[in-house]
Amino acid sequence: MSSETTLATNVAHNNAVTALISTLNDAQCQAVTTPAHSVLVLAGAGSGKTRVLVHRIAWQIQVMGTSMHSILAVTFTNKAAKEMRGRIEDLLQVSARAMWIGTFHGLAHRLLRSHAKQANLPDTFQVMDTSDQLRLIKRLLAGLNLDEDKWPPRQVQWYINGQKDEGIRAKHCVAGYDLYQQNQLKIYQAYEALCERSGLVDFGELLLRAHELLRDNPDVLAFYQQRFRHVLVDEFQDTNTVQYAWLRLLTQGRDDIFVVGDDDQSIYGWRGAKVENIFSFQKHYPDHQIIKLEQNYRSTGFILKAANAVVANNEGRMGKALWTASADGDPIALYAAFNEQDEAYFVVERIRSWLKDGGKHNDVAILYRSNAQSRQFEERLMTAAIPYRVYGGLRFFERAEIKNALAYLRMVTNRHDDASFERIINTPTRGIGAKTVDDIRQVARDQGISLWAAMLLCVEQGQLSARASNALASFAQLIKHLDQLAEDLELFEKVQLVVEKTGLLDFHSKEKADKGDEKVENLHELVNAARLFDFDSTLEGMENLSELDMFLAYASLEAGDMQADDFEDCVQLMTLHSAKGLEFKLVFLVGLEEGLFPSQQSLDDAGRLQEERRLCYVGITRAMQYLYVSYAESRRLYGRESYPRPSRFLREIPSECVQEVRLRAEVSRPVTAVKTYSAPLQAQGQYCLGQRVSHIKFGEGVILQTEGAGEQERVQINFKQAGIKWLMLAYAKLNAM
DNA sequence: AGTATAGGTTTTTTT
DNA sequence: AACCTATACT
Repeated sequence: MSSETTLATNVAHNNAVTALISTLNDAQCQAVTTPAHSVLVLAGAGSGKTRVLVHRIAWQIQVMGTSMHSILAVTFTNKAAKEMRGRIEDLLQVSARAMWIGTFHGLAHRLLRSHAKQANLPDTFQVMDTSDQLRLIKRLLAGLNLDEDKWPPRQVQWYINGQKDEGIRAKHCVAGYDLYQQNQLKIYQAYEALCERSGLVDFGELLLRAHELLRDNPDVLAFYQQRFRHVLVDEFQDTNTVQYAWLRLLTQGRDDIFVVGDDDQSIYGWRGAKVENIFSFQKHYPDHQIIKLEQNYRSTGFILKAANAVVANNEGRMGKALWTASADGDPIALYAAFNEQDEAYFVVERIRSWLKDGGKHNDVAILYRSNAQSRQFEERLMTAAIPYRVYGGLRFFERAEIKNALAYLRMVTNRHDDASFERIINTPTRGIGAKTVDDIRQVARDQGISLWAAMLLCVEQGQLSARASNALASFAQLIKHLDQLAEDLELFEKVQLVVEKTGLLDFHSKEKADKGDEKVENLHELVNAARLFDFDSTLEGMENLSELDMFLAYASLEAGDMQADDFEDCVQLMTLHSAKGLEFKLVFLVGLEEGLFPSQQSLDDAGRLQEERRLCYVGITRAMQYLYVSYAESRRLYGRESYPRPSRFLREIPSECVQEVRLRAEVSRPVTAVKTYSAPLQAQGQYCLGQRVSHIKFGEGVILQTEGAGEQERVQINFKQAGIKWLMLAYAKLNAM
């Protein structure tokens, strides 16, 4: 080789290096370029975590000469996976198709499809989502003659998922002498058997099976260990026991693993995530290098200071000192709303003026603790004609009408899918009642066969009434017929076929006036989604899968976000959990009330309370420039009026970072300010709901309701110290504040 | 068998 | 307020 070519290659090489690292700070650069094999990056919020991951991958490919083929990148959400793939493609200007990027669940699914036999699964196995699982459990309990009141299905589900997250199968459980435990275990066993027989796999099972697949099949394990020379993990603090065990198997020997995480952003403890994995990592990969990213590029000084101060109240942190070079910016604005409607009104007013000043919709987010809170904001935004998009909540593929259609499709590919059978056996109603279905269930249980097989048996033996028999026979006919007709059709035609031939369209169109149309529209949308379904992204290892099966898997694993409106410029509404990893110029953090955020269930548990606090930290750090926090003095929750106290997290924000906002007069003053003036509040009409008042005995409070008139007029006040009181206005001697 | 009504229950967060 | 279940009615 001539010295000139060497030189040319070197120059090209150097250019690539420069391009990759020139935009990084020292710590980021170190993380991207380190020669260490095992790397733990502790990345604070907004410190360029994704950037480091993406650049690390680019570094491996462009500089170290690694093939895309040998990289595995794992994320938690489909959104994150999609974004990472996109950013790598942007950076490298090549398709990243060959690279395995996906969620733990998605990748596990892929492995199981490729090695169904070794994983002891039927080729036609179907993934069920949380609600499918719950239905299955309810049915199971009925079958076992267990009282739902004594064995709440949700609790059973919680138990089963909890065990699976820990990698514990029914056969590994030790029940001891506790009768309750023994029974839970029995249910778990029966559940496993039922899933096995029906070819159904729940979310936890995907991970557990994928782990067992590698553990029990040395050849499979060796193949993937060979193949994935570099494993990268995003949001490492959210991995559960099984996920981590899976990663360890995969990286055994080579120990080439690059994980990025932040213990302060661990918010999935409730579904089995183990922050401790960060510590385990340090033990299991002895030659690891730790790199901290502590410079925040996202938020203003005040916002960051507030976030740091809040999370500092937690114990057992690894400790990070997030700092920013940005200016303090505007203080965080605190709004004390009269009730939840006032809160929504305030937020939307602010959004209005943001838009008036030329702000973009996309830069605005309303973040809340629970999905139920979205309604108020939706209504207000709707009347203000501001486009918005709600993440989460009931997702497209979770809607009843969609699930019905999917259940038919599932029956077409897998006759023994009991969950789907139950769902559609009498939907639309075809004269098969509870009694008949019960009989079939009985036979299925006795013979240990699927409901479908049991049904055929019943019809054959003619042990049912003629009417029921006929109805069942025509149902069986329908499914078989669909299967035949569908054979040579395109996917979307199959879906269309099902929607039309099953009578679902008619059935749903007859539902209560307003809902019916929407459901029909959704069914059409399903056909459309099938038409747009992207087969080109067919992943290797999944080639054997029919289009239909791929579509069904997609529906379970990616229940949600039709990416159609991604391009539309609109205000974003989402829970704090789904906001993780995102950033917005203007953020409203709403509903900061004890019992709501922190949630009721976490109040008496220090561990969960800390998780809530981390959630708050996540929320605050979503904001780039402006952050509004708000709470309501009174809130209608679960159909009941409640008068919550402001969240403790508000008190944890340093007062110098906050300014309280009054909507009416636009007067703002520090939170800690003492009252400046007070005038007696005499006649009626002089005050309004939400008005701040002070009482000689009870102190400060807010007016919640009024009643009566004149002499008889009474007001309900929520006092900061004394709680809620009704007072006669004529005698109360209230002062406005 | 299918539908309507009443009454009781419920809610964290997601793959 | 919304959802599910149990019961009664057609």
